[in-house]
Amino acid sequence: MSQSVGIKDVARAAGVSVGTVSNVINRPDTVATETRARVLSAIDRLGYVRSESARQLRAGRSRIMGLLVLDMGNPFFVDVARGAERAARDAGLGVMVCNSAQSAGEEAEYLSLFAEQRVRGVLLTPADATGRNIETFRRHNIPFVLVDRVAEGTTECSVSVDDVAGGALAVRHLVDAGHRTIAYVSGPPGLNQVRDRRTGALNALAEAGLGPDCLRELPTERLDVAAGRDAGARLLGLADRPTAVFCANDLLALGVLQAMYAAGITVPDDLAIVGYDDIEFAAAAAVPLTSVRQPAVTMGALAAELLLEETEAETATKRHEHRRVVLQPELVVRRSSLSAR
Amino acid sequence: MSQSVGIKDVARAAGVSVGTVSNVINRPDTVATETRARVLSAIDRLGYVRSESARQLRAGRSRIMGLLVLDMGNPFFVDVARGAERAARDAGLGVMVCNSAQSAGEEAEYLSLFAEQRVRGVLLTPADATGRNIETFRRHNIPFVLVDRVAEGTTECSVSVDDVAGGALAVRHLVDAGHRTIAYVSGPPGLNQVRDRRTGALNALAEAGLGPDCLRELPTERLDVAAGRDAGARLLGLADRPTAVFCANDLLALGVLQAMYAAGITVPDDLAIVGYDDIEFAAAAAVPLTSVRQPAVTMGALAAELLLEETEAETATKRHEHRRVVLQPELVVRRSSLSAR
DNA sequence: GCGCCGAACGATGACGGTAATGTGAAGGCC
DNA sequence: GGCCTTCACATTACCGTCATCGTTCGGCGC
Repeated sequence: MSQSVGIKDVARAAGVSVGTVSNVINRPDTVATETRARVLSAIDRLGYVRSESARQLRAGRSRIMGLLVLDMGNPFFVDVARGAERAARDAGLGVMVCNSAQSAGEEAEYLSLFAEQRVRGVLLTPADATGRNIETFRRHNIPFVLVDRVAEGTTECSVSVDDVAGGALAVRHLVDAGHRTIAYVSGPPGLNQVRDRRTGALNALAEAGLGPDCLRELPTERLDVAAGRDAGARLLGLADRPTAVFCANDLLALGVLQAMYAAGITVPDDLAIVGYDDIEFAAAAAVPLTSVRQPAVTMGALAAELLLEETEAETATKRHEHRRVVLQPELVVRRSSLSAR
Repeated sequence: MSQSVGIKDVARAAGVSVGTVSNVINRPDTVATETRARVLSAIDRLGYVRSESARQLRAGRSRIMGLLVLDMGNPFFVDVARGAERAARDAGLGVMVCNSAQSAGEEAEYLSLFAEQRVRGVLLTPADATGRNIETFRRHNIPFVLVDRVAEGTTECSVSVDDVAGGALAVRHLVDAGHRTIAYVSGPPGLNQVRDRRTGALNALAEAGLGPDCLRELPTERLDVAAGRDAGARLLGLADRPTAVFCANDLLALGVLQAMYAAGITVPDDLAIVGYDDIEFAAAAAVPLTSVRQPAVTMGALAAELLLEETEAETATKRHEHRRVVLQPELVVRRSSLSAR
């Protein structure tokens, strides 16, 4: 049927050449009004849809931008995607969102998918701590922007939030409330965000004259609710139990909260909790969650804009300088950290 | 640079023809061992990556499946996407996830994007109540499977959950608990899910000898937390205030819960709440939420499998019969509906 | 020694669209 | 009238891949 109407079918139906049809689509003002109308009517009649792959093949690159995030189940990344998509669409590009599920293997798989697709560029939050994936990426000359992570070299842009400051915000708040022993439910030790937030936490402790032994780290395999429940259970087993816990993200915090509820521990009186990301559900939690808010939508949009700037600089004459944008987090205090003591 | 190494660059480097390189990639056993090794080494040395667009152009169709959902901010759809992606990947396909944001206009935009990409097929939860988008879709002969919605004709497959049964489960539970006036925070009136869940609710009332006037409908513009907060505020203004509320999804329910908390209304004692979808955050809510669980991952996977079956039937000789799969929901009772009365 | 066969690889023509180049007619200018 | 320009459209050479069809050549049987 209309399975494969090509530009030449349209040309035949309208009694013109393929070039003219192409012109009607891409440069309408170069075609006489009457001819244009005839072509447009043929397009409509035959239900012609141009083939993106053919355009891409000729253009040498696609009109798609890749976005590779750690976990689409995390509303934080959904917000990042939203921001990126908006910025990309403003430039007439699409976004292909993929989920590395925090696995270096899946990450590599998606990156080679992006390479095959000849995407314009990629926004990514690396899951591979070794940096090997990024290396092969650089080798293929595919522009990319790091999201939620600071670029080490000067070969790429990055947009991130100051995680050291964020960790300090959270722990300073807890120290101010009188807590002296604080657990840190940290997530996979390989992640930079996890490390930086700990650094910030230690800084805040040091400010108050407290040593690093006041921070009890509870690493987890993943950054999700189930891992949080698990960490909560481990927390309960600790000798000299901390009176407060700082979680590397809100999903972990919600998991910890569930574990506390199940064990009959009262939040915030028996245990204060601070999360990270301030996802929408943090405010709706069993005990509304104090959290460190990150400008996720802005981060996604900014990253996409940087990428666009870089790819356009390649064609145009204007140059592009790699930048490291660092945004500031903000503490949102709710009930989970306001004990009566 | 390695900007555009094509198959012919590899061929030149390896001292063979392009056809041989193609054979090394696609039918390795037809190439002599030594030649193959030489070609593979050249591929590796040059960093060759085959171009998906060129393959697509030649094959006439892509290796991508489209998925168009109502709201990626809703964990329910994230689960659907997860299921679909797993099934697609098992078949060697990728999934392009797009978010219609419950707008017919955006839906149309994405559908034409899918058409240009020549996707294998599309899984979609229609946002356009008029069905016009689907019509143009059918016209272009693009196979599609409806997700979370029952096919009306016999021209397509669908995978859905019995929303009438789900609505009945929720309201029957509330009626059994003694509630006689129940609000229904329903979402956009155009959505089938919304209508079916109301039908189920009315059925459950009728079973108990209660008339339709016992159900007070509060429509909202969207199916998200903000709309739920808004509906909650309106609920508080109702004369003869209901003692229970059934929400068309969990996001609305969480919004209602926030509004109640802000107004000092106790849940479930002053107002019982039942949500829908049983998203992960329902269990972690301020008051853990009673909800109607839907097998979202299964639904996504099943839909993808049906689509694959259909597209493979087009090429192979085996036929494909359109099916309407209807899954059963399940009530998960938590504290939000267990008043002391 | 001749003919034949199969293995291994080379040459080639689509696929659909784009843009540079080519063509012919109309019209302006000296 | 000859020349040049402009407009409106046609022609055509790619882009990278892959399957088909040739071609070459060594080996085998008779």
